[in-house]
Amino acid sequence: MVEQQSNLPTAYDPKEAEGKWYDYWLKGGFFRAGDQPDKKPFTIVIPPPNVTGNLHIGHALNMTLQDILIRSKRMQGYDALWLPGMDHAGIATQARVEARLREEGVSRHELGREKFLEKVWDWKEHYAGIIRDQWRKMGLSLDYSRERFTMDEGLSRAVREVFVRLYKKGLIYRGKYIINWDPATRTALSDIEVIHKEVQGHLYHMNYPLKDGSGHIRVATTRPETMLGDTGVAVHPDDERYRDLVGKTVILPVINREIPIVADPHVDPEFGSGAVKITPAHDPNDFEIGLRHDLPQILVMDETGTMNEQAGPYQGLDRFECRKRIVEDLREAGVLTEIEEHVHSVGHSERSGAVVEPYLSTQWFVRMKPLAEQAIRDTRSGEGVRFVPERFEKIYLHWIENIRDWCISRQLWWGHRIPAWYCGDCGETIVEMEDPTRCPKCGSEKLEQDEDVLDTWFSSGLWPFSTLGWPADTEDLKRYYPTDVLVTGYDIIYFWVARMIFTALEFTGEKPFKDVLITGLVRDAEGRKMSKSLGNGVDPMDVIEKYGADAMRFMLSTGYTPGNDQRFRWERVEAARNFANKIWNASRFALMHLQNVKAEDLSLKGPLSTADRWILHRLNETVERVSESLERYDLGDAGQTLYRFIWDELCDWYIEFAKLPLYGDDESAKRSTRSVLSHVLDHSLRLLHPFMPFITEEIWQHLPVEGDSITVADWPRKRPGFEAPEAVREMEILIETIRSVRNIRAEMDLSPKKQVDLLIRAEGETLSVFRNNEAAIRRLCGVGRLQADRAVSRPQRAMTAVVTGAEIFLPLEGLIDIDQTLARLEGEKKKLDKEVERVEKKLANEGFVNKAPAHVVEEEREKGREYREKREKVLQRLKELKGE
RNA sequence: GGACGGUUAGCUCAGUUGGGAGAGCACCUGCCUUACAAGCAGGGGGUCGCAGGUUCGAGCCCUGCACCGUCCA
Repeated sequence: MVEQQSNLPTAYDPKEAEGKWYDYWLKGGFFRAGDQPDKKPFTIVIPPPNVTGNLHIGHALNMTLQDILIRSKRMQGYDALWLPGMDHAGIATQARVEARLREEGVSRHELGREKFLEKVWDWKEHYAGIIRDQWRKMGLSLDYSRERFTMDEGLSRAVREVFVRLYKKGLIYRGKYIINWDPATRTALSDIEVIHKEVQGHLYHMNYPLKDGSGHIRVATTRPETMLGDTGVAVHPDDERYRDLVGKTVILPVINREIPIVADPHVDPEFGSGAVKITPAHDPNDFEIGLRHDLPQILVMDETGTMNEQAGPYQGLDRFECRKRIVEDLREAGVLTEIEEHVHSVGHSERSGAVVEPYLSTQWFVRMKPLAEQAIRDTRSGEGVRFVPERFEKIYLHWIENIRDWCISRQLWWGHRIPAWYCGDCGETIVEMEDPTRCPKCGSEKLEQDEDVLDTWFSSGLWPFSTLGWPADTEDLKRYYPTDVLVTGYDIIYFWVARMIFTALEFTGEKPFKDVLITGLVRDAEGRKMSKSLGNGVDPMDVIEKYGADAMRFMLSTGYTPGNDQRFRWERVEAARNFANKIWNASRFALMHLQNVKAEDLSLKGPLSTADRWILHRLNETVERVSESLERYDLGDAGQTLYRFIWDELCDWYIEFAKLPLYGDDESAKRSTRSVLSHVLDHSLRLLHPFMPFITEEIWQHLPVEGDSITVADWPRKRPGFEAPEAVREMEILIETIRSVRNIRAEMDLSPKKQVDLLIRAEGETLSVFRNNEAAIRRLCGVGRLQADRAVSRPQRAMTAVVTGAEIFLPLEGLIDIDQTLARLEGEKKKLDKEVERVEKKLANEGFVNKAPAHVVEEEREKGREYREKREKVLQRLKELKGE
């Protein structure tokens, strides 16, 4: 036997392989869609990451899943387009750049709008480069020729088009309402950008004196500082207690404002005293009540959360400082009578974390109800976007059924500037596709554009079609829209998914995607959310650096169940790295035996061994299962199926069986084994490629196969010719036998080097299985002499075991341990007794026999036969051993 | 308060129309066997949260409860 030295190193080096293939793929244009118009398109648009900074492990999960889907579709013959891009992320990016400027001692206001935006663009370019580099390191098959940015010219045109059309349709309006104000970033927020947290606070009870001196009325509040803006007190119209007070006047303490007591059905008589103070400029409910009763609206804070001139003596104080002071003062004055512990929900800014202030302000809004109607109808009739897993559809539906208007203006500079102009002379508002130069109403040229920008999600909401060229009727839009699947986290179903669906239905008349695959969070090993403040985040680049991109991808995707959170554990990355190494070494073995072998030297036509037919059959089943799992987005199952097939079956059994012919002299057997090995490895690599693109390409390039790259190799198909259920049964017998012998050897503490003899008693077809695989059995359990026959006589002193259809004996003269053997057989007997009992009980049950499907009953009968037969043999052995 | 998810081996998690409980890691034993010690071979380990119900049969379906978590108000 000539020992061939492989030129591949013994351990897989991800850095080596991952360094070279990405450029090769890009140069080859394998990721560019649209080259073959006859193919069916399959499209995914990336959820655009924010250009605020680096990608985190959640991005890595999300991107890996998309890459697996798109790569498998590409191999399956689709014209696969995965369109990359990034989001300008208004608040987040602006905040980051402002923070940087602060370090330099400059504010954005000192810099001015134009200069500041230049800085942000610089920042964007910088981080876009970093993100692209991270995509490359992860091996993502993105079509960079179609990369987009939410503030591109094309996408900005789409934003303008949508704004103008919605405005003309009356679905966008400007008005003065209570909005959520973030005093830290000094901008309005939409409802969903506010996170409600339960906070231990206080309920302050105050007595407001009646003007006529006849007493007072008691009100309660959690925000006493807002009393400075009170313009009324409200009670429920049916509340007996206050019937006589309605219409009277109260003197607001501290500032001595005279305010009326009004009756409004919105007041909850059960809460507190049943009388509530009304602050129309600082509370959404009070705002509504205020409108109904024509109460003045008085803002008592400025946009930083500092008390303003309306706050009288408290002017200039921060809102929380003001609260402390006012509580003290009111207590001294005897107005504040009681402070109660009170847990209540307080809104915080999703971005800055600051306590959000309900704030009266003029903003732009989208009327959502009319936009949501079609989406609601679609979902109810089953025509809507399909959520995977389904349960998220309910969450989505509940939200769109209860949707409220969307505040879209932001007091920022970074973003799409609102395309509205105001006439300085007549006050006309102008919203048109082209920038106006004069007022269409009065002809004035004193026009000023709105200072504000749009909520970032306004532009992201157009992403699936704006990236493909909309509103222009482009070839890409026609070909790739609607897209096939969106992969995103459950945390942005409202923010993003729902809005994309609305706008798509409104402007393209179609769903933007057929399916939405929902991912969970990647948590830390303890199950905590990863966060900057905890410092428990995992940088995907660190993972790649330590274990390679393939290992990270495999770990993330096989640990994945749609919609569920998963924990990041380094041990799992290590396991994935070990798997890569396993494949690497199996391939080294294969390549050793395929040196100087060309594709035409291989053939699966020749006579095949049991192991050959078995592994081809199992490959068939693996192809089927992996394909099906991918089809239903069960990527975790697909990955695990491959793991088990490659490691347990290909490596542990097939390769071990294959060594015999490969190291032997039979040229024909060698050739067929090589062919099978090459075929199975080739096709395993193809199935695995979407998960582990780098290592599979690296190995595939060494195999005697046709094609430029595994990225565009054909996806394996199930082949009827490979079906060999009889080979599966044969292998089961062989494996069981080999395991039994190994088990005896291990129990007897036999050195692996020590060769023993093996006798097998079997008959009929089972006997032929042993006869046909004698050499393999000998090799795999360290057997010297093997005798398989119908009439094997039991040696005097032997270890014995019973397998399906056969009895095996290991004559171990001098080594035999009767007690151990007895114990083993007794154990075996116990197990079989239990099984037999279970089966018989089942079969004795008339209900089962009559009602269970026939094949289930038959299977059960067959099991019973096998167990009884086996038990018979075990009992026989026991009798013989005891009889000695 | 409403809705949803989770509870399966020591740990982290799979378990696809209900039909003999699985994986990885960890653990124990023996091996540097000519692809791989990032490995090989063998082994131990679970009242499937609790209580009922449906069914011939329940980890899986139904009801209730407990604990953990998420979303919404």
